[in-house]
Amino acid sequence: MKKTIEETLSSNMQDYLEAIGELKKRNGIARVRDIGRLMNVKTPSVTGALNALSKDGLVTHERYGYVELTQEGEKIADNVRQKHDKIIKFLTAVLGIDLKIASQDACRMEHSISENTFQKLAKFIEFIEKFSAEKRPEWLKNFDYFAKTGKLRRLC
Amino acid sequence: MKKTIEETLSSNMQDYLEAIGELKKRNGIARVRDIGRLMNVKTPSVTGALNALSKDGLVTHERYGYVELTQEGEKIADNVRQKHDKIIKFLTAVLGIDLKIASQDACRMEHSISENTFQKLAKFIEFIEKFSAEKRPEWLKNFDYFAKTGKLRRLC
DNA sequence: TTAATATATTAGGATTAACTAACAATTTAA
DNA sequence: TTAAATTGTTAGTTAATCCTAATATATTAA
Repeated sequence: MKKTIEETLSSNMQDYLEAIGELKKRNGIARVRDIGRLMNVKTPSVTGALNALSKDGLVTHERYGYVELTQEGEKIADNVRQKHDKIIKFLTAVLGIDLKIASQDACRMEHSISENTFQKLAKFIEFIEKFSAEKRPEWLKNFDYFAKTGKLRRLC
Repeated sequence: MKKTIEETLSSNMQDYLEAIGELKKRNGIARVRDIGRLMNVKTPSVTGALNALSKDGLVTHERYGYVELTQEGEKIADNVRQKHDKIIKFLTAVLGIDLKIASQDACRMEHSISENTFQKLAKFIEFIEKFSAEKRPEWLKNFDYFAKTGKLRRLC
């Protein structure tokens, strides 16, 4: 089967789309400077990336103007963001990892997780949430205890 | 704090070390050709990588000879491999993902997971294994059912 | 033991993505 | 409204990887 644009797009370019989507959501607009700040790169790198993304029809931007995502670009940005958010949720709500570290991991893992695995992970989170009315089910509290002490708590 | 060699090493170079370790384990020796085959790159790319790894003191190899990992190189190879294996275990044994897909994901995720998160994930797997004498605990079977049907099974 | 085959290296080039320095356009403030 | 500050672009470099084509060495088989 033929690869989708999203599949052929480098992690880097996906990150640019994600950053633009984030800025649009936060501020309503996305500017070269802010994209650079968010991604820790200098403005010439941003300009270069935008040229490439324009050529692929994923963003539009006029010289010295704001940046917009095309429909296609927005779809990719949303997909990446969804993965990002779900991974954070898994790492914090299931594994009990600090939000800060979870966020850093998510920035990388959002690109390394396959669609298939992502779907299963999302199901897993949904399952845990639905299984128990409590915020953190008993067995996950048992895990917290185990992670901390290395010992198993009495089973139910 | 100062970064370790492993932290400054690119994913790519880590992959080369991992591949060399894998071949040594499988065949007792690692040759340029086999490294290339395992990594899906041509031999000149392997030669280039080996030169870089030699300079960093992570492998030794004489022209036209076998490749060896130094102590330092082996340590990194082992670390990467451990992550690889644990991630496969999590994806297959917990999420119920096919081994083939799990392996592909692991090749990428082994580089995106942090040490912190890796340790927690390992603990999580250990917890699940120890919690229940059965191979696959009841609640994970409930998850399988949920993943398949979208419905929750009666709780215990 | 030499000829054929397989393997390894070198040389040279493409791509991706970052950087700095210099310049251009826009916005802000005096 | 012009000068200063900010923001954006272009040009040219660097670094990491990969590749192909050509060459060198090693191994295998006649």
